[in-house]
This record gives sequence, structure tokens and C-alpha cells, in this order.
Amino acid sequence: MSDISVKYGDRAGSVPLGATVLDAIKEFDRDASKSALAAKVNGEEFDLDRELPSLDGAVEIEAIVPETRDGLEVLRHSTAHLLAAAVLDLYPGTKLGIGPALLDDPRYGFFYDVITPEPLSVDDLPKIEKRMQQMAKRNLKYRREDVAKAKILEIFKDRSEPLKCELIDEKVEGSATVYYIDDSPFIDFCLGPHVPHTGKLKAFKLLALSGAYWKGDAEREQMQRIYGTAFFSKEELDAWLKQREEAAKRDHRKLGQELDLFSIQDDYGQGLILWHPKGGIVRMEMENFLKEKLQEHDYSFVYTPHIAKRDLWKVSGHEDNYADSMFAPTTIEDTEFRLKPMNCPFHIGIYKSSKRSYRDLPQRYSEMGTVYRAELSGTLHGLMRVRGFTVDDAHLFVRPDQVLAEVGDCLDFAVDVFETYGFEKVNFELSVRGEAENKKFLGADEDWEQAEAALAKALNERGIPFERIEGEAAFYGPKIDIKVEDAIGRTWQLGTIQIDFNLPERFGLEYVGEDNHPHRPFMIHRALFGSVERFFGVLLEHFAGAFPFWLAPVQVAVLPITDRINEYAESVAEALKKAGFRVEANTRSDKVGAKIRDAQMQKVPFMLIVGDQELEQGNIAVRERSKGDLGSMSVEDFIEGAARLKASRSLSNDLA
RNA sequence: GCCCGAGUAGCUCAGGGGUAGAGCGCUUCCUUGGUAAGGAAGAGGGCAUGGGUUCAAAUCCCAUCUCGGGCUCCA
Repeated sequence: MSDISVKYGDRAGSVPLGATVLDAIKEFDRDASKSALAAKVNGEEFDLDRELPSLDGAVEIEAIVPETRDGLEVLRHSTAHLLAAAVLDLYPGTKLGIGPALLDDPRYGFFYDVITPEPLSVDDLPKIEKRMQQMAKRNLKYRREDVAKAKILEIFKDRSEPLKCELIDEKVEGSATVYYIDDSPFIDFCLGPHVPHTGKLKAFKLLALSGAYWKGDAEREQMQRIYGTAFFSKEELDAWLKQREEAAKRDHRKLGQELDLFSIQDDYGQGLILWHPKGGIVRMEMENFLKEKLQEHDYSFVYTPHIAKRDLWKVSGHEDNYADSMFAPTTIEDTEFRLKPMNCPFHIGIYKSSKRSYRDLPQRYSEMGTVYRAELSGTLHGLMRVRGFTVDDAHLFVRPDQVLAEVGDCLDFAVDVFETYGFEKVNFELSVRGEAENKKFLGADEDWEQAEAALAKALNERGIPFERIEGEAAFYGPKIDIKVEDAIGRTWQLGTIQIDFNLPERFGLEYVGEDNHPHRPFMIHRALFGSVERFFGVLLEHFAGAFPFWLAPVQVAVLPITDRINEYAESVAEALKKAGFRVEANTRSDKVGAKIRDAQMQKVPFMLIVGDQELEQGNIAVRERSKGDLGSMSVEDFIEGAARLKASRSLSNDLA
């Protein structure tokens, strides 16, 4: 037999022995053979110019084509190699690290880690990109070769690439593949597959230069990471770049400045937030809303200090396991104290303050608890990663038989709250103990089983789809993490519901059961926002600074057309203030156009324009920030509509 | 913490070995104009900090501080 039988989709046929993957695709699908980047042969990824293996039975072939996830991966991975080739070309002696495609990262599409003889600077990126473009135009072939391990090691030793040798040593048994790019000093140890030649790479861009440790280990070599992205067409790339600009416009740090919401000042400390009046009022509204909900769900409110004796942190285990993230102790009259990185031990103190009966449970303590963590300076980022922040914390002390109902209530609570904030997509992840052997989990097996079952059941009862992740539980118990998707499709991990077997044990928590014997309660940690600061940042980006009416720092701007109307404008503002709204009357001697522009830039939901006509008729002309002129109405009607928006915490500014 | 980059007026930024610049904002004056910028004048800065080099440093060099992009998602 000199033919190989081939299956392509639902069709079958045969090709002569020695035919390449591409030859085979041509037999079945001319279009795909032109656009294909690589292929899957019996499920394994293959380069197009590889010979088809002759195996028993039919060989199944599937073309990897553009506009698919697999295609994108091949494209970006190949582009990463083109990048490495260009760097090697421009900077001989460069050592290579790894260069994967990134498919799920919204910021970048691939990277390559390198160590160049002289450190690269951002000015080098355009040069490298230009070289990549030159190479792309020349349709240089990617060549694959299967080589024995000893030989590969030799190749990379000769090129003095110790990092590659390390990788090869770890990953290879027997033989492996290396790739070359024609007419380039590039050789890489790589699984493939790649596009057949560089001409397939038509739309790429280098985006950033940063540092990266070899294997992410701060003890190892510091490398330079070049980030870029690639798409199938120039149009897609341009669209993506534009969307990236849009995202940059929403940056909460920029908006925080422009809208005068908060600041972070060196004189006060990195990672420490100063909330300005306008940010403060938004935060207050957020907290008020939460407090209402907490009361509805029968939580109690507690307040605890920011600092506690060091010994307490020894009992809680934080001294042993979390000390790196805690501020150093401070001493007064020979006693050491430390700032709190978490609120839990304090809530435990409240639980322990008296003997609890099974009738007293559950106890639900909530607190906007401000905590301090000694984050490394390089990881700080606006409101998203800070050193002092406030957790919308709650700890529930429950009997084992109450876990299901309590977790269920937490879920309802979360869904309700996130819906109000306009997050339409909320994703849940259940992290369980699983099979992970390298992790030590505390607590009795039966407790784990019961708790994991209760978490899953609570989700199922509500018909909430969730992802179950084995081995990702905390060492002290299983958990449900809550992630939301924002207006431009980015996901943010926010809330969490965690069962804790550890702290009740450490602090010897008890309640007296129906049987008059002591029992150990379960503890549930529960936060919806995680950090109020961070959630505020997420909201700011989600709304692009245009807060819904109930949250807006300034809800209404009254804009008189001439100075003659100032007095009337003030009286309208006064009436609105009395009705409970946040109003500013702009009585400067600007033209209305300028006043409107001002209010638009500050993203004020409603502008009330008043001139001679309004004064005469005793009404107002309403302009909504995105809908524009709504015509005139009476102050009373406006107040009525606005009051409805406020009371319902509406996301729209629909007055009717 | 580490790598690259950046710190100039309240904000956004230009400049660059030889007298400190613009726009916005702010103050005052003129203007009273119907839905995204009317006009003029003025105030405001040891150019992040500390050292050097130089006749001369905001500018060049070193250090420090802060900010920004990042720090194993199959080779």
C-alpha cells in the first residue's frame, strides 16, 4: 500500500505516501488550503509542510484556519518567534527565555522574554517592530527538525543559552523539535506548530517592555519581556487598538483625578487613599445601600479597632502565615501591637464574649473594617492594589446544619447587590479540596464533605451555573468566589464566601447544643466587594465615570442663561436640595454653552437650564447628559421623577 | 523587592549647558450670550530630593524617593 487514507471532516479519501499535510488539505478544501495556518492530525497539532504519518487506519485531518481560537494561537505564537528572530538579528548574543501566545489576556497577545547584551529601552521597540515587518515581507520559512535530546542540548550550549538548556533538561525525554527561521539566526526549542512562513504574519504590533524573572522566580535571572499582539488582519488589529484606547480613557486613576474623587499623595504614603468630597459622597451612598441590605438580611453591625496585641495574631495564625503582609509591630509599655490585615479575629472576639447557645446561632456580624497590608511597592496600583483598604466584611457563626441556608442567603444577597450596580454577568466559582496532594488542608474529612456539598447545593437550588475548581480551596475550607463582568467585558474577582474550619479551632469557639454538650460552630467569611476602594475603582471604570443618578456626586446642575436669572436658579437649586438631591447652581458669567460643557465633563446626570422664559413660566428646561435636551417641565415634576430614580437606584435616567 | 520608562505651574504637557514656557483651571474686569469652550488682564514654579561634573545644571553623571508598564497562563 503506498497510499494513506485520510478523513477530512465528514469526507474521506487518500493521498500518496510522502504527501504533506497541506497536500492532503488541498484534496478536500481549496479555500482552507489557502488560508490554513497549521492543522490537527489525529488531534495533534502539525505544521502544514510536515509529511503525513502513515498509520494503521485513516488519518484524521482538520485545518487550523484564521478566525478561530486555535488559529489565533498559532498566529501569535509564530509572531512571538518572529519577534525573537528580529531581536537576535539586531542584538547578537541575545539569550532567549520563553515566548508563548496569550489568548485570554485582554492587554497583550504574546510576549518573549530575552536577555540582550545591552538592556533594551522602549525606544528599541519600533526598531524591532520594523525589522519584524521586513522579515515578514520576505516570506521566510519556519523549518522544523526532530532532534535527539543530547543534540539539542549541544546546540543551545554552543549558543550559550543556559536557560534553554535548563528547560530542555526538564522537559525533554528522548528527542524533541527545534525550529529555525530561514535566513535568520533564530533557533528555538519548541513544540510548534507555526505558520508555514512569515508572510502569514500581517498584523502585529509591539506594545510594551517590562521586566520578568526567569520562571517568575525573584531569585532567578531578571529578563526583559517584550509584549505584543497579533491579529489575522490589519482591520482587527486597528479595532483592538482603538478599544484599548477606550479602556485607557476609563482608567480609574485618570477619572479619579478629572472628577476630583480621590488622590494618593506621596507625603501621606504609597497605597493610601485620600477620599475627596465627591468620592466620599459616592462611597457613602454605596455604604448606605449596603447597610440597608444588611439590615434586610438580619446582619448585625459591629465596630472593631484597627490594631491589636501581637499575641492575638499568634493565636489566629497570622503571625506564622501572614507576617510578610503585615506592618511591623509597634510597642507601648512593653506590649507589642500590630495593625490588622483582616477583621476576622475581632469578630471572633465578639462571638467569644459570651456563652453561646445553639438557639443564638447564626450570629451574623458585619463591619466596614479597614485593614492594612504591607504590599510591595511595585504591586501597588491606583485603587486596585493598596496598603490600607476597607472590607465590606461579615462573619457568620453557624451550626453545621445552618450552612446551606446561610450560604444560600449570601448568594441571594450578592446577586441582588451586583444587579443594582448594573453588572449583568456574574460568574461563580466553587473551589473545593479536590485531589491536590501538595496542599495541606485542615479540618475533618466529614466537615469538608458536608461543607462542599452545602455550597454546591446552595448554588444548584438557585439554578446558578458555576465552575467547580478542584484543589483551589483555601487550606482552611472550601469557598465560592464571585466574579463580575464589566461594561467592556473585563472580569473582576470581587466577592467571596468561604467556610473556615481553622479559626473556630484555633480560638476554641463553642456553642452549647440541644444535648447540653459543647459543639464547634462553622465560620463563614463573606465579602461582596472585597475592598470598597477596589470596588469603587471597578465601578468607576464600569460606568466610565458616568455614575447612575443615585451615586452621582453632583446629581443636578442648575445653569442660568444670564445673571438676571441667578436668583431664580438659586431658588430652583434650593428646592432640589430640600428635596434631598445634590445640586450645584453655576452662577458664573459664562455662556450656557460653556456651563453645559462643564457639567458634561463632570458627567452630571441632569442639567436644568433656566432663562427668561423659564423664570416667567416658573419652570425649567431639562437636559440629560446623554440624551440631550428633554424640553421644559415644572420643578415639581422633575423632583418627582428624580425621586423615583433615586429611590429605585435606577441605572437609567428615565424621568417618566 | 527587581527590570525598563517618567517626574517642569492645581491639571495636561512642550523645552533642554547660558534670563522658566503653552493650554486648561484660578483671581479680577469687560461681556448677559438659549443646549459641549465669548474676550482681556493678572496671580501662580528653588524644573521630585540629595550629591557631583562645569565659569555656568531644569538640562550631563550618580544616588534616593515617587509614579507608570510589568514580573513562569505548553518549549
